[in-house]
Amino acid sequence: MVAATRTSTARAGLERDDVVQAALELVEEGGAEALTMRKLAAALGVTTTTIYWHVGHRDELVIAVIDRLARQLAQAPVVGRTPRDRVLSAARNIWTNALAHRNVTALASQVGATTLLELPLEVALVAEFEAAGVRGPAARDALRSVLMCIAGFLIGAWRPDDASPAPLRHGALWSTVEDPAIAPATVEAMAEPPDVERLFTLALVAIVDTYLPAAAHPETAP
Amino acid sequence: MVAATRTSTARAGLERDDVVQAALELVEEGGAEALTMRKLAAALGVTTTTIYWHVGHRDELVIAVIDRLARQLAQAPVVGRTPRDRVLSAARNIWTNALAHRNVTALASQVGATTLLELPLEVALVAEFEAAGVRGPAARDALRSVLMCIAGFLIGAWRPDDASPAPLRHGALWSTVEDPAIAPATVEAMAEPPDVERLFTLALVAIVDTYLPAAAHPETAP
DNA sequence: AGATGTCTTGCACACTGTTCAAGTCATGGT
DNA sequence: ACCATGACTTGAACAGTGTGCAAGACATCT
Repeated sequence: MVAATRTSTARAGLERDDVVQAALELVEEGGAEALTMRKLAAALGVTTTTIYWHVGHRDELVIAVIDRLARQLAQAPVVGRTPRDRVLSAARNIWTNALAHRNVTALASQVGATTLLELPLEVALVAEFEAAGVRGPAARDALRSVLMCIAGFLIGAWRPDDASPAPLRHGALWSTVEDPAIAPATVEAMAEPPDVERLFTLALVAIVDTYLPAAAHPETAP
Repeated sequence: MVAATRTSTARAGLERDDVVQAALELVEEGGAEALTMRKLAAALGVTTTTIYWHVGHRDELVIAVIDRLARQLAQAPVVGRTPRDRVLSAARNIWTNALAHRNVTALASQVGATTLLELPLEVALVAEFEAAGVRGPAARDALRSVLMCIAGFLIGAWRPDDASPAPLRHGALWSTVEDPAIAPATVEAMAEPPDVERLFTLALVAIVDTYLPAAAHPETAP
């Protein structure tokens, strides 16, 4: 929030950065659909046309918002002693970051600009992959696999808030299943909310170990 | 497409099923954003109000569309001799199905009703998990992990079409990276488009093997 | 013939992104 | 001092979206 309401048709003293910053706050608080040209204009005490003058179309505004958040994001430190631990740490940084700024991440995902938001973290992850012996096309495939996995678990982690219409939630639909091939205990288990954090960790480890050289990760315990 | 243009204010002979069917065709051809009350009305040679009379709000229309596709979907057969192969086959059925009807799947994903679309396939997958010895909460976690993984790779498989603004595509952004910790060959590899199918297969196997009892899947080759 | 319930229409409202001509202001050159 | 240029801002408008209301047309039953 930069300026308050204004009456006369005078100068608002706005700069492009102020508009983008206000838009960023709007998205962080109210989600992607809260970013409306008119709402943004109202928050700045200004008319929509002013926004067009400063930053242009909504698409440009959106990528400006993403770019701004990307710049002000602290690059989380990678921890761990073994190469495998460091890879997992770097990957988890992307996950944690996306969760912390879920609204902007969702916005970036909608316009296909997630990389713009997370490039430094992706670079850090690839660096750790290379340190672990994964290079070239293999490092690219490993990165992409981890990113897609993160994307999937993200939408899994978002859903609970969205509160999709009660009768078609996952658990509700499964509670109607009566199949002789499926144990009642399993159907019952479907009603419980997922522990996304734990499931993500398991999946991440599984995928990372797929790409790490066999020597880098422990075989099944003796 | 059911009826053509009409002029007088007479009876169109529409039924709820006709409206939903036309909406389904609209989505399958033009994507989620092609499903507009006015466009649907025009396709039926009718006014928007008529749609409201037959099926109600847009949300109800959307879940009706999803439900209709779900009913007319053939339940793909599960193949494979070993329990592990059958689990992978059942999981791949969900993936293939989602790709074949990507527009409706995307629509379902937006409103959080993917399970409504894929419930029979999910049930088949869980049945195979149980046949492989994974039951109760473990089967639930396995299912959810596979579903989230599929969701992530789906948006990875969709992106290429969307044609996000050229300068912020994945490869374009990575081509600007100059980091001493990253080999040039790796940066170069990022420019190539992903082989989503292969990456998905690897990730799926990794996740499935995480949940299957150790005896069910082969250890690393000797 | 008249009434009832099933459909269908036209019009309207609030909201979205976007554009255009016109206005106000500060700062420059003459 | 004047006024011209460019930086900013405004009001009104257009097309498109989902949605609701009052009223009309039709088939069928009484």
